Amino acid sequence: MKALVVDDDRVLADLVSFTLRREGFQVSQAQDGESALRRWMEDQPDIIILDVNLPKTSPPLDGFTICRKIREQSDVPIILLTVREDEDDIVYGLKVGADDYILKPFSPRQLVARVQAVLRRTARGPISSTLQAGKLTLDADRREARCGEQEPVSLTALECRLLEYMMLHAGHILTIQELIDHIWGPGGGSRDMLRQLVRRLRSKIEPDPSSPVFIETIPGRGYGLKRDPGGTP
Amino acid sequence: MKALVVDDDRVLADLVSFTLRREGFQVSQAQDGESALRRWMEDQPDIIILDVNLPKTSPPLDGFTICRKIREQSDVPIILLTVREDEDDIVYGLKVGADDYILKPFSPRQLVARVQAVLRRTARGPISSTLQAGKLTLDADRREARCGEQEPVSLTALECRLLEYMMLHAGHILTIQELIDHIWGPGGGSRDMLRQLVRRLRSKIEPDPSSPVFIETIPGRGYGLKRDPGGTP
DNA sequence: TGAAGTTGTGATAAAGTTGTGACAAAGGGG
DNA sequence: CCCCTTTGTCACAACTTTATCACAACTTCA
Repeated sequence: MKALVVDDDRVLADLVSFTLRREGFQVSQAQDGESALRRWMEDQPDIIILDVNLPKTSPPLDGFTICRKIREQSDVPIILLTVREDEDDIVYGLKVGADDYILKPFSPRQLVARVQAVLRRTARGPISSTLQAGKLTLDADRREARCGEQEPVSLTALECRLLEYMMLHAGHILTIQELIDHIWGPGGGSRDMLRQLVRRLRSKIEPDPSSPVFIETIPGRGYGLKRDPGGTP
Repeated sequence: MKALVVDDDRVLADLVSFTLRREGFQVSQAQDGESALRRWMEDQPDIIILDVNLPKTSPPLDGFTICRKIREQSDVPIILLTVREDEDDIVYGLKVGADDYILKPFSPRQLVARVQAVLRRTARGPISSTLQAGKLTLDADRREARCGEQEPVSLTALECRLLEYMMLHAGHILTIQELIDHIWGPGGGSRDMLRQLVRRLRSKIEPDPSSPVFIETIPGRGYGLKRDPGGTP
């Protein structure tokens, strides 16, 4: 597997390269837009890690432009590196053909997780890895949930597992025992733990956690995600 | 009912098979992708339990691929088995048509619960199951009863069990003992408790609880739901 | 007519659930 | 090694559900 890392920050580029090499990738680097395009054509990488903030060279070639140019000729997976503040960067980046993004700063662990997720996804074709239920969107890979057009909130492993399972069964009630079994496996889990988990999930995704819109309680029975809460956008 | 269990782990496959057989299923097994597809075509199972991690055979046939191939030609319910560690993949499995999934390890109870839930769900479509009797509608899952076009009222566990039982036997008289046994189980319950229960249920669903329209009393014998109260809407 | 039994009703006690907050343990990353 | 996130544990108040009791009205039957 060959990877191309494009970043003008030498330290970051080296860190990314090192991480990917440790995962068995053959890595090449580029510091600016022009050499990035050259490396891409010469090396034919299987995946590209691309920082969107590149130095202004004489012909202005920022990350988005490179991404677009590459995408015009190839379907090679591209992961964008962006800074946390610019939420717009992300939507724009995805629009011009990027497959995924990583917010700086990030951990090596995150990097390999994203890279492998993207490779998995692209290998399987154009199937999105997100679940939908009304206004709720869950990206299980990233463990992020979004409510309508709001900011995505990141979920913990258990929260994600719970929400994913409820979304799969949206409109149906899952009993307390079923949820405990599914989330903690046989022998683990308890009513208390489930109660807390639901509570934490609600506090993250519900507009007003004290009067839930998405997760409904059926006393004595269990919980369920409302079918199509807020209507399909 | 016929079930097909696909898993290369013989021990697990046998455990699953045993559990399902005890539930009255006729079970066939397959250890790899190719034989899975063959068994599927030959046996025409009503449900498939499919491990996603199958051994790499010469034509790579993992669980997802099998699932997709089957789904291209059939709507037979499919439940995926996957290990807790790589549950990231599971969304993909659901996207290619699986109906549900179970994380390994799991308990037999969980397996049975999921299998039956999936069969129930696919049998009746995406809407939760409701009972009808004249103008009365009962959503046992949600424990909600509706009378005509009125607002649904939520029922307690016992109220729901009582109404469900009466609706299943609409038009028939159920003796007091029969009702007590069914609601509280053998040994539990009493005449008084049943009287109170009927009273509370009436106060919730009857337009005028002092002159009941739905639940009739047959003095000395028991209670019954009128066959078609208010006419079929 | 009167006694026995049953039903509907109301009040109230007992038991169980849920949501909540605070805090301890565990585990990973810098 | 310390800090932070995640997860598990506990106790509590508010509330709902269920059980229990008492009593009047009514029916049945001798």
